[in-house]
Amino acid sequence: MNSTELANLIFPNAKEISYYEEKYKTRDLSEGALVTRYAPSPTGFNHIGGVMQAMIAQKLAKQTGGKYIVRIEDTDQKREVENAAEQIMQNLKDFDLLPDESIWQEGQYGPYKQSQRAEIYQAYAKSLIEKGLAYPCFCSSEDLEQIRTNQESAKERTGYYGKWTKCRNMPIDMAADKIKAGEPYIIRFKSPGNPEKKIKHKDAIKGNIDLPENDQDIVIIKSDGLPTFHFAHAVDDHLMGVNLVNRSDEWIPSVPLHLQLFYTLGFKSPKYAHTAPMMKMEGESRRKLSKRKDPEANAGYYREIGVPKEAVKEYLMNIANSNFEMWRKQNPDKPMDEFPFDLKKMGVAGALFDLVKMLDVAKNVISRYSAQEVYDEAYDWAKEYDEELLQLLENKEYSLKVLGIERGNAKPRKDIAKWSDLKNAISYMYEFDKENTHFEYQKITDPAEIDKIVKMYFEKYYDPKDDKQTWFDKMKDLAEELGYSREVKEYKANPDAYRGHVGDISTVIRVKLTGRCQTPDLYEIMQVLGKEEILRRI
RNA sequence: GGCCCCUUGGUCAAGCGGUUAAGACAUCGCCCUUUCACGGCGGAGACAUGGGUUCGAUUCCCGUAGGGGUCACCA
Repeated sequence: MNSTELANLIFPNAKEISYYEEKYKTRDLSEGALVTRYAPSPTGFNHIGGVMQAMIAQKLAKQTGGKYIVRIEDTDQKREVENAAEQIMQNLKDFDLLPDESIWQEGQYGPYKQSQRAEIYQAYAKSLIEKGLAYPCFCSSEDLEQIRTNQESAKERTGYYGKWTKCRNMPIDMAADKIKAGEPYIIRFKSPGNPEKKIKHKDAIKGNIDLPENDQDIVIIKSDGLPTFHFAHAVDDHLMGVNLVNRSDEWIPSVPLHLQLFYTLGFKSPKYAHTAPMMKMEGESRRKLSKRKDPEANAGYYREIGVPKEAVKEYLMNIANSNFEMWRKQNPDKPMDEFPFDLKKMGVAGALFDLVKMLDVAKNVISRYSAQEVYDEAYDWAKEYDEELLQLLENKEYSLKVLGIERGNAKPRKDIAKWSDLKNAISYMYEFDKENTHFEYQKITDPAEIDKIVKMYFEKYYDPKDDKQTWFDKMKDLAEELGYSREVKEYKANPDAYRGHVGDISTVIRVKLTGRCQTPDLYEIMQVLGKEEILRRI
């Protein structure tokens, strides 16, 4: 028996690879156009680092007039979590990161789910077997364990390579007999590498890296007929025309293998861009953000607490290209799409994930929103996560006024970082329970004094038609009349001469009307509340 | 352990042989027509370490330490 016959015995139904080479034609794109991909495995929710990868992939494709695709890597059926693929897609949609092609938008290079491409990988594996570049391996997991043990006691590298490859040189007839006898087997790649030699890899982010050649006869087709990641990566990215692979830098050690696979299969290899993962501090040391331990690793977390997607993306972009922050400052109103992203500006070390900084970005993002935009996003969020806030927002006309307080001017408020902050920030504008609101202002506690201030203000000075300056002047007049200073400075210069200062007066009114010592501009609040409500509250 | 990568203030980071070593977040103080928020001004705070190379090293080279990654029929 020869190798072609062996290949036929193993994959009797596989098509010729020329069929696929013909079917998936080279993409017709202009020079320099990048075809990128985000390739998650459906083992759970989308990781925040995945959002960054997807964002980079999308950005590069858009900037160069290329294509951005999403491929679901579900070759490990044991780890697959039901619905995870759909959730990941939904999550990408939530971040406006839907690709040009995916399981949701079939293109000409599909299917976009690896489990549905099994026959494709098998065709390529078959061709390798025919050429003697791959072979069936009958080693059981016990055999492999034994090899490893021997290697460890001999203090040699572990793995299936060189002299340890029991099945590599098995006579074809013997292999065929075993297969016919029903012995379980997998397909291994016959590595031509020599680890004494180094390969030079030029990474789009990390620069030149010297790595030893791969000599491991890695598994390419598992016993369930599906490919391993490595093999699927080579076949898919070749067939789908991907020419730039951005992925986490934990893959760097696999680069020699991948390059070897591309080379042996006769494919042109893509450029690689290996990005540092986001880290988290744990005690004295840092570690990767973990799906299991860290809620903030879940890309869906931000939607839950109500951080706008733009804020999450701006934060991530800032980690990717730190000059983004400067750009944003110079171009406060431009969409992120216009920012010129540059792979070369990506950091090589893993950044500590900083939620505080992200929330600061979020405050700035939200401060640029109009009241209508705040309303719309907050409303959508509340529908899903906060029934009480939703109740408040149902009164749309009034809510727009409330949300418009100190907004849209040159110095907008920056006190909302996430929609889950909103209810507490505005609730007093809607609900005011006079009976159960304690008047708490430490500087003025005498009920008689409070009554006097409130009474005099509303009987003598208050006029809802006043403009802001008049309102302000009246507050000072009131202060003066009651023995408080018109200016804070006067009081500070001569505290014994006054009962207090104008700030105390206005705070009394503020607390009386809102139940809080700290609120946005009192004049605007009174305008929004309106005379009727104000009189009810006092 | 082998291989690979990394190391500038608490954090993210500019820098790419000569700088008073930017900027942002956080922090502290002061200022701003009354609180809060915003804004302004200012303070404190860094080139892991030892050798080279050089007239001169944060920057280039080597070692050390520390950190991270990877060595599966997982991706």
